[in-house]
Amino acid sequence: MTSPLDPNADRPLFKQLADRVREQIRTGELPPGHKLPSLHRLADMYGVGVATVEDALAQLRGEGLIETRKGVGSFVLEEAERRLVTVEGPAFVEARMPTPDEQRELGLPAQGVPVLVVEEDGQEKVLPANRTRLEIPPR
Amino acid sequence: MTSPLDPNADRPLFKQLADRVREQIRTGELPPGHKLPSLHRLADMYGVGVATVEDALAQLRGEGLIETRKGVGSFVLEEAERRLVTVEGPAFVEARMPTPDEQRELGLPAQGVPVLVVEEDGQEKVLPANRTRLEIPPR
DNA sequence: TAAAATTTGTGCGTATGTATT
DNA sequence: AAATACATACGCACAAATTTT
Repeated sequence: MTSPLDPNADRPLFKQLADRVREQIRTGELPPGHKLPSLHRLADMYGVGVATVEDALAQLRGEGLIETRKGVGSFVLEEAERRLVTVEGPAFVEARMPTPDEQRELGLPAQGVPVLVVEEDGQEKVLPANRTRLEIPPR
Repeated sequence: MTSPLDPNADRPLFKQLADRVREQIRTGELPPGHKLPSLHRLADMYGVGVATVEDALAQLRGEGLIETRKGVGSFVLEEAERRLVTVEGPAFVEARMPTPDEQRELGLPAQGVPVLVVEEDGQEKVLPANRTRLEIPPR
């Protein structure tokens, strides 16, 4: 059963709730594509306000674990197909969060997915991290 | 001067406000290390509620642009010193958001900084993206 | 030392709007 | 048209951390 959250704990309620759901995703209890209960439902289940549930889900969106569709609900994100990108070198690689423009251009979920920045041949490539795996071949 | 936000625009107020501040950071009008006005002050300046300012700053934290210290204020993030990590290959590189555990272990700001995951020699290294630059040497 | 003021964090409620079913 | 569900915006109260007096 779901043990209740602890209002007197050091950790705030919305983080406790995020921890619960994150753990259920990690263990596969909530598999990719699964729809979470509604905000109102979760609020009832855990005995907190709707705003608190919103905060918890915002946290998980920020970690790239779920996606929320307005008027529909929140879903555990499917593992995206990763394109293998070969980096021969010499090159430099960094990672950072995308700008809002890049989010649109790369078709990223609203939040929570970083980009890979590859500098090679004097030019810069910005790649969506959820659909990219860099391959560094043997020397 | 700061032109007011538009409550009737398609874009929500907190995103409009985030856009303003992001632009000021980008242009250098708000340089690294600079302290932002307080929530209450920003709310007055832009004619919105404090909660709306909170949402806007949460957005910017999620983008890794600012850091907020409780009881003190929000600051434009300094550019961190980057350690050059050489990846000889063969190897694979991915990027993702850190778990809360990794955030603590790597000393990352509360939100908004991804990690680089390097698979090399059959083992996995998790590196803080704000302090790491991968170097792929010439073949 | 102590107290007060400032500032952010958390939690909840309410109202309204928008998207989907 | 109606019900459901999420998004936005604001206000209030209290807690916690820090800074100033």
